[in-house]
Formats: sequence, C-alpha cells, structure tokens
Amino acid sequence: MAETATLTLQGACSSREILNDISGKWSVMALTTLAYGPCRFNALKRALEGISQKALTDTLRRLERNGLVERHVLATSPVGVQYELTELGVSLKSLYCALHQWTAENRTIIHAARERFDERVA
Amino acid sequence: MAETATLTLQGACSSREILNDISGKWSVMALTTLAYGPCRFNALKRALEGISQKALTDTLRRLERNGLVERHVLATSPVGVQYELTELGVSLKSLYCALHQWTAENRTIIHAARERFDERVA
DNA sequence: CGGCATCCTTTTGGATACTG
DNA sequence: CAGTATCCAAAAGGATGCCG
Repeated sequence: MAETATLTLQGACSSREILNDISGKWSVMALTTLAYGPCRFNALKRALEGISQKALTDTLRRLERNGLVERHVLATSPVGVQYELTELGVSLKSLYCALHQWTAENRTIIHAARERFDERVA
Repeated sequence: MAETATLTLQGACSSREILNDISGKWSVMALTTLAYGPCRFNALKRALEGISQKALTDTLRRLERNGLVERHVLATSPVGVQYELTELGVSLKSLYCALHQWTAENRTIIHAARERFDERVA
C-alpha cells in the first residue's frame, strides 16, 4: 500500500502544511488540555507549565487559524478569554489524547532507549 | 518502573520532552512512511519530498535515539542504509497513520478555516 | 487578565562542499 | 549512497515593559 502519493497532496493545503501547524509539542499539549473542556488563557498556561506567554499565544493563534479552537472573550472584569475546541478540534481529540497517553505509558522505555543511544554514541 | 524518589527521573523524560522529539511535522511524516515497511535513506527523502538532507538526518537520529526506528547498514556496494520501525515504533504506527489520514480527510475544512481567519484578521 | 511590541538569544533549517 | 562539516539565514522562544 504505497499510499504516500495520495496522502502527500499537493496544493494549497497539503498534509505537510497542516502537520506543520497542528503537530508539535505545544499544539498536542494544548489540544489535549482543552479536551477536558473550555479553558482560560492563564489556566492553560499553568497546565502547560513551562510554556512562555508568547509561545502559548502563538500556539493558540495557529490552532484558531486552522479551525481547531475558538476564542471567546468573556464580559467579565477584568476581561477573560476562554478557549474551546471546535467540532474539528473535537474530531482530533481522541487522537491527541491517545498520543499523550502513549508518551506516558512508554516514557520508561524511551528513557532507557535514550540512555543506550547516548552511551553508544559517546 | 522503579519510581525512586528522584526528581530527575520525572524531569528526565516527561511527556513534554518526548513530544518534543516525536511530534512535529517531519517525525510524523517519516514514521508514517516507515509504517509501510523498511525504507532506505534516499527513498525516504523522496517520500518526504521537500525535506533537506540535514533535516532528514536529524529527524532519523532523533527517532533512533528515542527507540522508534532502527538503522541497518546494508553490505551492498555502494553502502546502503535501511531504516525500520522498532516494536516501539510500531506501537505508534496506527496513531500516526490515523493522524496523517485525519489531515487528508479534513484538508478542505482546514483550508476554509484558514481563509476565514486570514480575512478576519486582515 | 490577556494580551502585544520589542529586543535578544537559541534553535532550526537550507545550501554547499567533501568523504568512505 | 548516505552521510559529515561548515556557513549562513530564518524561525522559534524567552524576558521585559506597556496597555485596555
């Protein structure tokens, strides 16, 4: 099944371009966090412990641009902003949660692999 | 999984660090391609059309370091190098193929979302 | 609170040349 | 063929200050 040709679609919105925006560390983690429900900016920032404000802003903009999350300005004082998965975002939810879970389940194996590799190279 | 009271174990291989190495455009695409079977360097390079040699080398090293692919030097002339998924890599296979497929299935929707966003911002 | 603008450092990636 | 080495450009990312 050499389906690579059909998956690597040419044109305005190839798989590569999409993956460029939605894969990556912060996108996966943000989406996974939002899978539990709508979340405000600083709550998200705390959940993604270690992310800078700029990186989070950029990540959320990218996800918003691709139609995966929606940004809602709350009429509170001071202003609040809530992010929420769209229908499209929800359709990716189980995939990303599974990925996140995979990292948790295999972190010991991966850690060992890294140590072997580093020793082999050193 | 001996969870000794060391802080460095958690820190040494968190989900964030794993995702940092295995998520991302090229990792997803390389892994997806290798899901169809072992593949040699230049064949992989052609499949990931547009990737530079350096980026591919770096990507494969990262995947190898994390125990997802294995590198086999073939005794041919001139030398050949074949990359193959490990058992761990296979365990991620369905996840990444599903992700790749998701991008293909939703590319029209995403493209439309991008256009709406860009127009809203402009 | 949730940004944006600016500056600056780090990382990443492309291009090219060279090698076993 | 499958790299490595080097240089350079571009992008990502942190720190800080300001704002509605």
